[in-house]
Amino acid sequence: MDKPDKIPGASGPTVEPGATGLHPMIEVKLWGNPCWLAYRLNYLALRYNVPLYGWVEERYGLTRPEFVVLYSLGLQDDGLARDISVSSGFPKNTLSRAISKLCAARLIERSEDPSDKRSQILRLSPEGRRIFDEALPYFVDFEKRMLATLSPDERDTLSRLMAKIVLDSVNWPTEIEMPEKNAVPDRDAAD
Amino acid sequence: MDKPDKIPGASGPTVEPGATGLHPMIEVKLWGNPCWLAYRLNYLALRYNVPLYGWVEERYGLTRPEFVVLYSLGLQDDGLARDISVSSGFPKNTLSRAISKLCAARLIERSEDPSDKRSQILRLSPEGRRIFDEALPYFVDFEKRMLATLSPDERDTLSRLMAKIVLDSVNWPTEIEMPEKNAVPDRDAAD
DNA sequence: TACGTCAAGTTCAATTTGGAACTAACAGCG
DNA sequence: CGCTGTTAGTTCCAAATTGAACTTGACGTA
Repeated sequence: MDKPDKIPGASGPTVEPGATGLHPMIEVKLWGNPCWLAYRLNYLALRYNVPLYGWVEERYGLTRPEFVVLYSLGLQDDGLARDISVSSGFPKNTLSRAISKLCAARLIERSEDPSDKRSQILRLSPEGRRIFDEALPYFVDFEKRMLATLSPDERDTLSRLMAKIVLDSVNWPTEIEMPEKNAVPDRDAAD
Repeated sequence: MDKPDKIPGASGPTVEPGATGLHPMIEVKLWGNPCWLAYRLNYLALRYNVPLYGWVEERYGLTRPEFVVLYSLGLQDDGLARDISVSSGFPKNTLSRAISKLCAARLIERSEDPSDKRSQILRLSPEGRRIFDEALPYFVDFEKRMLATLSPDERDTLSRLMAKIVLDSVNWPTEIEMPEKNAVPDRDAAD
């Protein structure tokens, strides 16, 4: 029952078990996990998404993919479904359904792209814009709360480091290589 | 068509549109988004989860919640379903199913907690441990790849700043306050 | 011991999800 | 032109998900 080894790069504030108010297994995953970055990313993302999208659901009756469409168009009008898909990670059929529902609810509008008849240009309706404008401050406030424990300098550093990682992400693999356990499996079965 | 205003705290490398190799709407969400932290968290988490859990699915036939159980017990044996639920964010019934399937597949074992007969102590089987040991390096490698663009000092800083935020997270609200638009709505209808 | 409350897990039912197949449209090429 | 491959979006359907209700057990109090 050794204490877990020091995690390379995980120079947290050397926390004593139980002293943080966090659940014990959360502490293990935060401080005794070789994948500290991945867990902290997922943990913080979840800690943000659950309250906010729960609120959106209750307040506006919109699911997460539906609100993602609204939010995306709030940031950049005249977007395509595909743009929202690649930037949000939701599959395109999920977004297709979300878009149809938002159209039926008159929160967004679809128009044909004259330069490519397969595409449809999406735009917020005035009511959709109203909801976006009303909801945005709640998202911003929660984010402010998340960053409140950092100094302005630290916030800037965090932003810079995360940006650096994101910019590098185009070079990451999009799938994991299999161990190639059967490099030439069909040779004998070929004839 | 102004350029988006500078985002407070979002001191990225002042990227020119299209110069990063990233999709245009991703750029907007990264650099023209008042919620830069939340988006970068979700983006990076997704960029990690999709390839790795896709690989796990293909390699072992395990779904994400199933592998999360395996991974959790790999880090800390003798865990309870509840521990895994709160530390992973999956609802307990989803985990109940995952645990049953893992037991049927002989990857984990359930035993009664003598001190509380409602609970069941979970433990990896040798085969479950083997899979964990085999899969872990792929997760660690991907995480290394994510951090490769940072210097050791920067990695340390990132770890420290994210840890600081996580430790503060116990103080965040778990749900969003409604605007209380109808503080006394039933007054007229009361009688 | 009885009783109310709360917690761990399971089951059920209704919804949501997303892979795969499909349609329609573009684009490159001989 | 026709042929081939690719892309935007939709539909279908099997499977996953999860809120809600339920079961069993713990714990406090009288």
